[in-house]
Amino acid sequence: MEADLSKSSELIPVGPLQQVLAALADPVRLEMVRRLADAEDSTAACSLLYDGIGKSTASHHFKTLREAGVTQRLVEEGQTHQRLRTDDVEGAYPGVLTSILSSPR
Amino acid sequence: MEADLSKSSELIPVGPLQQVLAALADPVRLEMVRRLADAEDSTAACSLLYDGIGKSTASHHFKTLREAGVTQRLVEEGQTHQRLRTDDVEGAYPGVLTSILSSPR
DNA sequence: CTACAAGTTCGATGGATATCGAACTTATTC
DNA sequence: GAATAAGTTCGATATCCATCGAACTTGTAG
Repeated sequence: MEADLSKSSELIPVGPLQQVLAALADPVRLEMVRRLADAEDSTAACSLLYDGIGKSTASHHFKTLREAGVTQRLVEEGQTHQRLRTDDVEGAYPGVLTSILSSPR
Repeated sequence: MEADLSKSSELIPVGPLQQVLAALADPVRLEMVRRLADAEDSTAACSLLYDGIGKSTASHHFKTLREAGVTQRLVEEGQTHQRLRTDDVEGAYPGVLTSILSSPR
């Protein structure tokens, strides 16, 4: 049975553990993930997820997180949002993301 | 009460989560940590912990792991060994190391 | 004491990547 | 439709770091 791709929601699989760890090892990206985890529905507009860097740099980090399968891009009401794929990452590597997020800052 | 430093065992504290994640995000180092976890007493001679790289490179990775507080160097019977500081890392960031180690390779 | 083995340290090098600014895309608003 | 706002893409740059080889240290064996 084929997946219905007509919605173009294209959710990529969570990457190798190595890639997930590398994605989370950067301070800017870990902060983004932490803010997402604190947000309603683990979803937030891009601009709320970073400070002190240019938006092109932020966009680069979003891409890195997405390619690792840690986040997903979605458009709601014309605005681009990022969503933390908590369940998918948990499914692939149980405890990894949640233990990191519950660690002291 | 002062700690007794006369034994020169100098155990540094586990580093910031960022540093621990960065240490584990490298494929060579993660493999080293996995082999340590599988070893008796979580301890092994350096040469058993890597393949396919020069020993100077390996030494560099050992240093990175040690400075993150993930491993400890000890000398047993004249041979240098690395020991995984499982309990210390668990104490600092509960679940992080163990969930990574129990993740599929 | 000499030779060898195991690790470390030191420079040097190449590749990866974090960062920026500018140009482009796409919506929304006036 | 022009103007603004939010993100992305693209080049360019600079820094970080994984890797190597060579020299050094230390301990063991002969």
